Amino acid sequence: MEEKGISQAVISRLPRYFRYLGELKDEGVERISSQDLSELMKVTASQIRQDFNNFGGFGQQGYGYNVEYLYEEIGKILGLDKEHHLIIIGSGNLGQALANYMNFERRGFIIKGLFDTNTNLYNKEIRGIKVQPMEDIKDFVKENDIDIAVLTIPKSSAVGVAEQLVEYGIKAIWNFAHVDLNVPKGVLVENVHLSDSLMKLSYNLNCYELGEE
Amino acid sequence: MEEKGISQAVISRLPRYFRYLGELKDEGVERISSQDLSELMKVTASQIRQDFNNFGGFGQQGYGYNVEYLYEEIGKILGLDKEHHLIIIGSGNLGQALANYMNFERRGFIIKGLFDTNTNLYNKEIRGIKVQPMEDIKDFVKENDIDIAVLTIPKSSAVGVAEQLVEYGIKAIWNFAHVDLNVPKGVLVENVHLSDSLMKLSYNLNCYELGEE
DNA sequence: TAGATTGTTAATCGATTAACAATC
DNA sequence: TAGATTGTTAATCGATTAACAATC
Repeated sequence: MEEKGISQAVISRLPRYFRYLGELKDEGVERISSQDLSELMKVTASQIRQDFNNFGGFGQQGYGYNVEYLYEEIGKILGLDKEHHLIIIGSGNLGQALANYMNFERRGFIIKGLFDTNTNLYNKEIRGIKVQPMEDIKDFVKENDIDIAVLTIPKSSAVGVAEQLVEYGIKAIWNFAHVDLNVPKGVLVENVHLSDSLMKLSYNLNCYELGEE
Repeated sequence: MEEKGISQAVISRLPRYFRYLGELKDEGVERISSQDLSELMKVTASQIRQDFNNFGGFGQQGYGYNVEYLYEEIGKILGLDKEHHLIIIGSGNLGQALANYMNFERRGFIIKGLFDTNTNLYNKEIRGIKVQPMEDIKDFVKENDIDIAVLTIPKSSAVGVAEQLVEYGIKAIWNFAHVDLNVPKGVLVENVHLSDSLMKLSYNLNCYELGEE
């Protein structure tokens, strides 16, 4: 499983492959050719083969790909065979929504702690986890082997909190705050900028209405 | 403002430009060169000029770009000068989180209705809007000039509901369900696949730990 | 006018697609 | 063996970057 300089374009497509293969597996499909998968997913067979070959040969000439094997391998590439420990910082609506989303846990993303500045939320339980004050993050991270911090706080405090998290040794931030975090090399940030996504939709809606493609 | 065949790569960058320009405007900055903006945003000045020139000449040689003017123009390109009427389908945690997010409204995205299958939620009010049963969507869309439907329901029902929405005349779907919707040409879908995003983070975390870039 | 900086063309780079030899 | 389909190289396409003439 050589993984050298894989482009983010390829990485971005892996979860979608994983999803389709999971569905095929559940349907009891044993094998699939790049051609058939390409028709299902509406991408080129060439791209599928190129993508998979970044990670070594998963297929077999004349046969295609074994669905279950490929599903497992992509899961491993995505790190879904490992447990990840998350804390959610900002336990408002969005933080709670994420905490309640069971499917993350199914994939090994375990939510260990919830934090907020709002004293009214303290000790509120979400799926058995009590909301704690922000001051407790430092010790909690140390004691609970936390991989990933989820930032669901307003943009005004996000940059500062992110800096602190880096100090505490957090290596990955899933950032829902609408601001670019400035973290040192070696710390990962994955942004989910919801309003950017909505604006894109608005743009396309707009230019479509003007009769353009 | 000619907008012919602008690539999605460019569109995806517009909201970020808009955000930075808004901040500059709030700080009272009057003008900025592509060079200065490039240092701020960590992209090339070339890309900035190319991007803006897709929509016509917003700058002035020897001067740069007027921040407020550019901000306004990009806003218009993104359709933020128009009002958009949204309904949220699925009033669970995520739907409520989105309904409560004030900033969308500030940009002209007005949430008009909330829907759910769960009878326990009926008449629950979120920011003054009562949750209604799914059966009421059809008439509501007709009577309230709805542009965009936000899908925050489980994947199992998302495909079916999307089909109905298309029948009711919805032209844009902001899809949070973890499934690809199959809609006819002319209907827009913007996907927010949260678990895909989390998996990407997991991949990068994983390959970083293995000592790779 | 001289300096600055855009708008735009040309060069480069990377990603996607096509083609086909290798091989199951 | 013949047919199917991958793995992989080569060709194409598109996006990014560099360069510079136009012009404020």
